[in-house]
Order: sequence, then C-alpha cells, then structure tokens
Amino acid sequence: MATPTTSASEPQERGASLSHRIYDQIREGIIRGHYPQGSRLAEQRLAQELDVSRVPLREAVPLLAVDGFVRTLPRRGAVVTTWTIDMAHELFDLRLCMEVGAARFAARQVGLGTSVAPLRVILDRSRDGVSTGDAYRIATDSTEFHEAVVALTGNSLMRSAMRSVTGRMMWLFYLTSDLNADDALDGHAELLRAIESGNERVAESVAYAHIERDRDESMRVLAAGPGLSLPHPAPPTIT
Amino acid sequence: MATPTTSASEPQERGASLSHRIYDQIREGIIRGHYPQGSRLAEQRLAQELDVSRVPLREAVPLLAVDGFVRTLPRRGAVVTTWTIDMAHELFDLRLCMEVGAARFAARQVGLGTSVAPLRVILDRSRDGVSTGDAYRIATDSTEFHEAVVALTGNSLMRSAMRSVTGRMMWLFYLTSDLNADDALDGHAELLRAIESGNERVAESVAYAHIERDRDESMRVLAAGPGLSLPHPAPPTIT
DNA sequence: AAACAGCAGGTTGTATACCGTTTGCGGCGT
DNA sequence: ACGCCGCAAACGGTATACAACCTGCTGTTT
Repeated sequence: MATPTTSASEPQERGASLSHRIYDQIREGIIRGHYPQGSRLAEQRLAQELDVSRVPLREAVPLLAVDGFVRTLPRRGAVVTTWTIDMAHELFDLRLCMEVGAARFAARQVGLGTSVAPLRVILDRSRDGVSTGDAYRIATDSTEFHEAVVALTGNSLMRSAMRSVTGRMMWLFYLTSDLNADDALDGHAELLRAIESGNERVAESVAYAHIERDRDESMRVLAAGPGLSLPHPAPPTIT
Repeated sequence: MATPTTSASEPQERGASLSHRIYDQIREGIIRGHYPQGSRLAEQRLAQELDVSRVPLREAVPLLAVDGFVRTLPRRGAVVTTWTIDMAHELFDLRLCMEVGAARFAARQVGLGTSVAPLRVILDRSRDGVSTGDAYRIATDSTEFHEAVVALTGNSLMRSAMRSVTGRMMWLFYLTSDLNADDALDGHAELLRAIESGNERVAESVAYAHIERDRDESMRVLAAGPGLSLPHPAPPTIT
C-alpha cells in the first residue's frame, strides 16, 4: 500500500477510517490465532472488546468475508474460516495464475526501465524480520514482497485483485512460518534477480517454481499437524 | 420498514439479505448508466431512492468500492468510477493472468472427467440473449460464460477472486456490447471446444487469443467515443 | 422415560438520532 | 474589484435503540 511504514505489530492507527482500522485489527487477531479457526465472532462481544460500536463492524465484517477470513451464515453471524488442505491447494493454484503473470509483467516493466529497488528494500527488511523470529512480522514481510512484485507491474487493478489473495497468503505464511522462513528469503532473492533480468520467461518460470516450492512446504506442515493456531486451549468450539 | 416484501420495481431474489439486494441494484444502475460515471452517490438520496435506511448502504457501498464500481473519498462519499483507457488495459492484463490460467485448469479438469455441459447451457442462453438485443442481458450472459469457465476448474477461491474482475468485465461488456456481441459468441464457442478437448496448451492459447481480441474491440470503442453511458445530459461532473 | 411444546436468552438485521467536519457562499475589508 | 474571513447547510461518520429470528433449556404430558 501507500503506507510502507507500517510496523508489524501496530498497523496504521492514523485517520484511516475506523472501519479499516478494526478490519486490520480483527484480521491480525485471526491470523495470530487470537480468534481461533471455527470460532464465532459475536458482534456485541467484538464491539466492546475493540471499544467501538457495532456499525463499523458491519462494514468490516463483510470485507473480511470477501477476503476469506470469515464466513457469514444467514442468521448465525460470522465464524472464522477453518483451513483445509483443499483450500490451501486452491490458494496455490490461484497464486500460480496471478503471480506468474505478475512476474512476467514485472519483468517487462523492468525491461522498460522500472527499477526493482522496492523489492530490494522489502527483501532487506525481511532479513531483519527473520532474525527477530516474530512469526507475524515474517509473514507480513513475506507477503509484502509478493505485493511489491505485483506493484512493480504498475497495474493497480492487479494490485487490488491480489489483496484478496495476499490476506490468505499471509495467514498461511503465519501458520507455516516455522519452516520456510529462510527458504522463502532465498526464493525471494532468486525471484528478484529473475525479474531484474528483464527476461519475462525466466521471471515466469522462477515464480512458478517458487510457488510450487511454497506449496510443498505448506502442505507438509498442514498435513502433519492440523491443530493450528490455538493459543487458547481450544474453547468448546461452538458450532 | 420491517417488511420490505413490496419490492415494487423488481421481483428480486428473495432471502438474500437486503444489503446484497441493494448491492445488485446499485451495480445494475451503474452499469446501465443510470448513475453516470463520475457522479456522486449521496447516501441519503440513495437511501430514499431505494427506500432503505442508510445502514444497509453502509454495507453495500464498500463492497462496490472493492469491486471497482465506485471510489470512496475520505469525506466526500462515493463517486462512480470513470473508465479510462488505462483502466481497461489493466483489466485485460489481469484477465490475461487469471482466465488463461483458469482455461488451463478447466481443460485439465475436463481431461479428468468433468463435463463441459455448464458451458453449453450458458452458451445456448447467450445465443437467445443476443437475438433480444438487450445490452444488459448480453453483458450478463457473456460474463456468466467466463464465470462458468472458472467454475469448471472446481476452484472456489478462484471463482470468488474472479468476482472482482467479472463485475468490471460486465460493465465494460455493456459499454461495448454494440460491436462484439456476435464475435464474442463465436469466441466463446471456440473456447468451449478448446476446453472440451482437454488439451491444456490449446485451451490456454485460445483463451489468450480470445482476450486479446476482446481488448482490441473494446479499445476501438473506448478510443472512438468516451462519451459513454450518459443517459442524463452529463451533469456538471462534480469533482 | 421420552418427546414435544413453550419460554427465555442471545444474536443479527434494520432504523433513527446525534456530532464533527467540510464546503460553498456571502459579506466585509483593503 | 479582488481577496479574505466567517457562517450556514449538507454530508459522512459514529452511536444508540428497536424488532425479528434462532437456539437452547426446561417443564409437562403421554
């Protein structure tokens, strides 16, 4: 976004319309596992927990639904999405469509004179982030790198379309950040070089390989232990 | 009022949460040009025009913003998006990424036994629609065909991601429906055959060519007369 | 004892009211 | 005559209140 100064833990608390702020807040809560998968998000409880009225929530929750973080049932409200192996596969297939194309367009832009400096900046920041060991920070940085690749294409529509994807990506990154932190860093560096070369076919291929490698690692984690992100000792899991 | 069963203008689909209904209603109004490009959507006026309170609008408008139909300015409310040549190009570039990939996955599914019957159904309906000459109907059918291709992949995430794209596609189809109605029909038939063959490379290539042909036609129309969809005599175009 | 019905609690969906900010216009001063 | 200042109206942002619905429990009846 236009606010690259966001720190990982505290998102922009500026004038960005309360609805957007609590959107970010809830999203972070979901990703961090504070709102466990499958749990219900009761509006009143959320409202007094975040100290806002219910109306801003009414704007934020549908957006969370669009981005796949919750599912709204007719009269039951919103429940946090539960990850499945199939969902993860679908995500990687979609990434295959979008990011491979984005890498190609990005390489083309580089060939036309666009600088890859933004990628370097984020990659450097990612290195710092990995050393901190903060999973949320790592997931944020990793996601931002991919967003930066898309941004490099100069296609603002593609950027906004990616937003529906990057949210889920970040969530999955967080869930699997234990393993692929360093690998992802190398992969990003490799992708950066490929895009920098300006060779569309190379960028395309590297992006493809990178995503498939991601898929393999994520699948290994997901298949191993689906007991993910449950900091609370698994409250009764209200159906 | 608690019983909006009157619904005088449209026998809309029931049960779908007032917010969604007015989302569709406003979207159709924008596409049909009833709310001209660049015009402001004042909440109070909309509310009494659609005979709903402002709160459902507060849920619908952000979704329209996500889908690119309006732009919400900080304190100025929502204005209907104004099409530019660049935006159209960005849309086609994004379609290139997503639909080409979708065609590939769809062909793969066909190779695994999935039937292309849904495509045939919609294609047949499209033929009827073209004969009616109703631009909105034509745009709807054409969009639905592309959605059906994505649905054929079995990837529900890809379908929901396409939703951000199909809305804009439909709008642009409507604006340019005069020219490419029959061409689009032929193109869809060709794409259907390609997917039916189960050959991923063929499907991919046909999809690519189809989109680029679409781009050419749309660009011709957009470049010729940007005075699009202005049933009202172009109010002062408030900035 | 089991099953159905009625009641109570809670939650979402919808509507209305209030407040801060912005903006456009008009008057006044230079 | 031009520009600046101030006021008023409108718009969006937020909060509160009401109504309908679903759910779970309990009590009674068969």
